[in-house]
Amino acid sequence: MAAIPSNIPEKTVERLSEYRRTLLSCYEQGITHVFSHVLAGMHGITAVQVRRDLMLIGFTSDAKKGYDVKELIDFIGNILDSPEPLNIAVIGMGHLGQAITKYFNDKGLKLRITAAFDNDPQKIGREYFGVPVYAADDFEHEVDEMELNLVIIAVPSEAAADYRLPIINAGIKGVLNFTSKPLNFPLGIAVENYDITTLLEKLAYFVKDSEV
Amino acid sequence: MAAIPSNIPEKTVERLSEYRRTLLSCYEQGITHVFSHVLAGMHGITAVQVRRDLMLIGFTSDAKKGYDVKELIDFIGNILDSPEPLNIAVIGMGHLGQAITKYFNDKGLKLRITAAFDNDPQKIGREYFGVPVYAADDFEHEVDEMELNLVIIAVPSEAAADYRLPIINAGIKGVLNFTSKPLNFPLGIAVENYDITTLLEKLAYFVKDSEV
DNA sequence: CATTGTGAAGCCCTTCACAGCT
DNA sequence: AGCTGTGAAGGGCTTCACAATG
Repeated sequence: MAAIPSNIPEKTVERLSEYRRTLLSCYEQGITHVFSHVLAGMHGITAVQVRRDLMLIGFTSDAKKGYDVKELIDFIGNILDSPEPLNIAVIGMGHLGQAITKYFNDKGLKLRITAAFDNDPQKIGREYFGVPVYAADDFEHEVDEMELNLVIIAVPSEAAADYRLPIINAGIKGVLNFTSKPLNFPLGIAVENYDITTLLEKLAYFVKDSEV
Repeated sequence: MAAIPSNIPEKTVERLSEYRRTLLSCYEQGITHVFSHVLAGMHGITAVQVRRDLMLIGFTSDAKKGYDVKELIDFIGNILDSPEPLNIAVIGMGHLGQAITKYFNDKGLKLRITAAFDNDPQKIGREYFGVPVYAADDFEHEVDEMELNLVIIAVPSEAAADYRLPIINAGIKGVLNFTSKPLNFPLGIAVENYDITTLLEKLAYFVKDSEV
C-alpha cells in the first residue's frame, strides 16, 4: 500500500467524501474519466480546488483524458475508509433517528449502524431497518459489550447532556450531535455539533443580506 | 435602531445563533450576566473567540459583571432575525421532514415551516404538526401563492434534482439540502448542502487518525 | 491549446499579547 | 486581580498565475 499523506485538511476530507459519491454515480453511468472542471461543476466549486485536493492526497492522472473515475474512487477509499467497518449507535429512535438509520443501511459504506437506544418501551426490543433498539437507561451497560466506535445523538436537546458521561466511559471515539445543546468532550473524542436551527438561521441571515 | 455592522463573517453568524440559544437557556434559569469565558466554556471555544465575535457585531458590556444576558439576546436578534418571519417549506415528508417540522414548530423563532410537499397520496392533504402537506407534483404551481422564502430538501437523493428548477422559478432565496446530491443554484440563491454521510465519513477519518 | 500540478499570493479566521478599565 | 476590547501575528484554506505535459 502506497504511503498515504496523513495531514489532510478537514475541508479537503469533507470534499473527498463528496467527490466520491459523485464519482460513484458517474461510475454507474459508465463514465470512466472526468476533467477537474467537470467534477468541480458538479459541486459548484472551482477546478483549481479539485486539483488542489487531489494534489494533497497525491492522486495524479496518468492519462490526459482527465482523472480515472474508478481509480479515484478507490484512492479516496484508501484514505477515508478504515480497514474494518466502524460501528455506529443511534441514540434516540424518533423521526430523526429513524431517518438516519434508514438512510444509512442501504449504502455499502464502511460505516454501519448496529444499535439504537431509546426510552420508549414500545420501541425497545423492536428492530428498525434491521437495527435493534435497546433501553436508553442501559446505555452505559450495553455499550460495553458492543464494539461501538461512533454515536449519533438524535434525542431532544434537553436529554443530550445525559449521555455525555456514558459516552466518555464507553470509550466512544466520535460523536455526531444533532441537538442544539453543544457538547464538549475531552481531547481524543471528535465531536461534530450539527444543529439545524443554526443552519437555518445562518441561511436566513445571508438571504436577508442579499435583499439589501 | 443602532447601525448594525453588515459584513459579519459566516463563522461568526453561526456562533451567534449558537450563543443565543445558550443565552436563552441561561435567561430561563435566571442568570442575568455571563463572562466571556463562561459562555465560551459552554461552547467548547475560547473566551477570545467570544469577545471577538461580540466585537464584530459591536456589542459591549457596560457593566463589568460580564455581558448582560437579556441585552445580548436582543442584540443578536436584531442582527440575525429578519423583521418579518420567514416562511419555510419542507420538501419530502418522510422521517427526516417530520423530524425537522416537529423540531421547529415549538420554538418561537422568526422562522416557521408553513408548508410541506410529498408525493405519497396518503400524506397529501393531511397535516403534520400543524403543517399542511401538498402534492409534490404541484410544487411549482402551489408555491406561487405562498410567500415562501426558504426550502428544506428532505427527499431521497435521487429526487433532489427534480426540484432545482421549480425552486429557481419560485423565487426561493435559500435552500437547505439534506440529500447527498449537491445542488448548484444561480447567484442570489444561498445553498447549504448538508449531507449526513459526509459528516460521518469526516468523523470516521479523524477518529481513525487519532488512533495512529 | 486544453488540462494538469504547484509555488506564491491573498484572504479569512483564530490566537496571541497586551493595554485599559473597574 | 480579573475581565474586556483590540492591534498584530499566525495558521489554514482558496485563488492566482503560470510552467509543464501530452
